[in-house]
Amino acid sequence: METPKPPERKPRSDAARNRERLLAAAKLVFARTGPGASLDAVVREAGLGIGTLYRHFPTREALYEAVYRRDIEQLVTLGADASAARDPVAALRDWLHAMIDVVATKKGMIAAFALAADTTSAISARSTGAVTQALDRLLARAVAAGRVRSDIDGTELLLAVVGMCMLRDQPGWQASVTRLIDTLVDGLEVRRTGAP
Amino acid sequence: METPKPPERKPRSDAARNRERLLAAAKLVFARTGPGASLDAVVREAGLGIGTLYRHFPTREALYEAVYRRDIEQLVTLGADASAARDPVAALRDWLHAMIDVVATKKGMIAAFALAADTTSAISARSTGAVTQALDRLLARAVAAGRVRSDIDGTELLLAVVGMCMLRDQPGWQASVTRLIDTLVDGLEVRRTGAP
Amino acid sequence: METPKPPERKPRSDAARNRERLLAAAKLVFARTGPGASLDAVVREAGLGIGTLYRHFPTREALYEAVYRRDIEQLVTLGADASAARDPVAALRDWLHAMIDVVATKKGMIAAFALAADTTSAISARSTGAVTQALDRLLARAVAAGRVRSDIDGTELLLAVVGMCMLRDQPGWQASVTRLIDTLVDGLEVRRTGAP
Amino acid sequence: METPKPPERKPRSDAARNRERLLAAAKLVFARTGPGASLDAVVREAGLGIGTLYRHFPTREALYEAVYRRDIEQLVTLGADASAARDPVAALRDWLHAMIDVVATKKGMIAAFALAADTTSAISARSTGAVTQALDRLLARAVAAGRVRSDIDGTELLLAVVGMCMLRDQPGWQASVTRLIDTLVDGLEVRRTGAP
DNA sequence: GATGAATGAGACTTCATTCAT
DNA sequence: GATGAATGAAGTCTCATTCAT
Repeated sequence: METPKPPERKPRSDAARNRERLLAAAKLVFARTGPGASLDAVVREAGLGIGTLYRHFPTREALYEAVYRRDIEQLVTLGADASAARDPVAALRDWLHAMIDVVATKKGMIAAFALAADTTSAISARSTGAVTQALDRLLARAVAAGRVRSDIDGTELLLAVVGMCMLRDQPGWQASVTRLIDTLVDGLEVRRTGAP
Repeated sequence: METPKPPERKPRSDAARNRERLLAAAKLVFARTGPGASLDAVVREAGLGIGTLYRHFPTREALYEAVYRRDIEQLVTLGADASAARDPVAALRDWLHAMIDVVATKKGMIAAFALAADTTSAISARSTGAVTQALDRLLARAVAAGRVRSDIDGTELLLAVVGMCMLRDQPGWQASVTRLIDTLVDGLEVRRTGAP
Repeated sequence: METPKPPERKPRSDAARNRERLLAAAKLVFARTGPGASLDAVVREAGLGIGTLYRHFPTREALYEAVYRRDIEQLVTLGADASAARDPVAALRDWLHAMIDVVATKKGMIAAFALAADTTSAISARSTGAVTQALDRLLARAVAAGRVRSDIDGTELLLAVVGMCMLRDQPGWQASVTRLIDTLVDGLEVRRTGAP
Repeated sequence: METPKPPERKPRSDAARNRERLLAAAKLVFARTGPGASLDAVVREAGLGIGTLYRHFPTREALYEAVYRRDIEQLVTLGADASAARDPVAALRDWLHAMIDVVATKKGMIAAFALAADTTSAISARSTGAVTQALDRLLARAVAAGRVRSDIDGTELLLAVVGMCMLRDQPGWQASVTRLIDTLVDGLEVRRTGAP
């Protein structure tokens, strides 16, 4: 990325390169072993020292966040787009489905979402907080359209999805969670009485 | 090798007493530190040897189950009673509220419910399986009365509650979870169209 | 576990029966897991209490000895017979082969022989000492016939066989040990000079 | 958690020094207690943490090998020298005597030789495998000279020595084993008929 | 900045042995 | 005599985290 050829000099302690290597390694290892994988396994994969990992990511959580930030940003963008174009309830539903899909695909990801759902965490405010905001926006639109109730907020909805996805060990979990979330959205919808 | 505590005599071969001591200690320690507390801390609290713990409870899961079995049985009994006496949807709702209350009170308990929710676990079939059955029964009654949909089963409902309760770190979590579960039950309810 | 039918008198605390049960169980377990098997496994197999095992056989060695005493006695008898009937060197060789066969067949047996080979052990003097004596007798006959050297005694020969058989983990060990023992016997034989 | 020994400072990242300390401690402890000594005893002796031991020597076997590697290398060198200079049978005999002497001196050593004798062990191939090769070389020379039979190989000879030395508890064992090995070598020697 | 050695807590487990009932 | 609960030492191994170089 940066000046590739200093006269040879010490290969320049390229911190950025190491950071990337660590992220790539972590993504791989988390996907393989899940969150809670040994940090040693990550640095082994990256071919770097454990100290370097700690310098870049002082906590395991910081690593989670960095690893999945891009995925989360994509998801958020998706939410924004959907929000603009579709029926508000369908948009909300679709976006929640997308979240479940992401968790199903990226094994370590749930940890990042758990961070996002943790309002206590100082770190959550940063990139992951965007997820909550995206949900809030989707909800707000649906509420404004008089389509869903207003007593559940984005943080809570996130809590629901993340919690259910944490127990993803049994076979068929994705179908179950999807059904549950659909039911939850049904519950959110304002009931239209049939009478004139 | 030699009994280091001459003061309190070798009490008696009273296995039952020790078992109780272990359960009490475990309850305390789990409540203090959460599940995942050191088993060593448990025996230290109980004033017994680690071997004794292993004799009575060969796995951590067996200990969870035993520690919370009574609570779970009470909950199940409560479900049966409620089931007999009340409006089926209200009974279901109340029982889910009771579950949340139990988790709110007993910090380590969620681990026992997680076991119950884990259909993979061999141990779950035993006492904890009763929770699923209780839910199934409550659901069945409501379905039979034409009040709720039939596409969600007890296992899934348990998954929802347990999952949400796993993220109980933030303040106000109980209110949030209760609200979410209420919404979920709303979603389960069959919508009655006003006119033929 | 406790006498289920008090009406028909206590079934007589048949110590002898228990002893037999323990021996049978131990034989089985040693054969399955080798010496060093857990004594608990033995009593589990026997359906008795660990205390009972300790009453009958205060040490693991005592158990070895009792379990294999009969086998050893048979072997000793075999030695006596062979000794009477055959060429002394062939008799010695055959008997050593028989020992190896026994070890090959009965996995836990080597421990009993090790006891026999251990001149230090107080217990060895008893039944297992007979093995040494049998070897001494076979050697003595061959020495008397001027067929083998007199500087190796039965204890040492036993040491050789037992030691080699202790490393019986690699495939083909029996053939190797047999070859080695044959070579050893060759070395014992007095060389006959070619002169008339 | 906190450095409990302020007196001796955090010495240096000198891994080599610690490695040496561990080897020295292990040598001492094995000599005192035999192989199978507690690894904890080793680190206690070395004044280091158990983790450090595991970092340097991931398995007990790796430790054996490292502790005795130098001794084994010396022995192997000795074999090479002897092989070049002397009567092949005498060279073989002397080398076997040297092996017995080494075992007699270093109590834990037999474990390292047992590794060498274990053709199954992956680790044996490394430095300890050299022992087998040395024996093979000595044998080959004697065979080539028409002095010994060719049906016993180095692995088997090693098995014989190691096996016999495993039972080194009785007094006078070294003399017995030496005598046995001498007899074995005698058995290996080709018998020369007296007349042309 | 980078490194990785050091550390020790602690998880989990197995057993031999004792001894109260 | 029989029982088996109790005990705790010991052993295995894994990690997160610190810090000297």
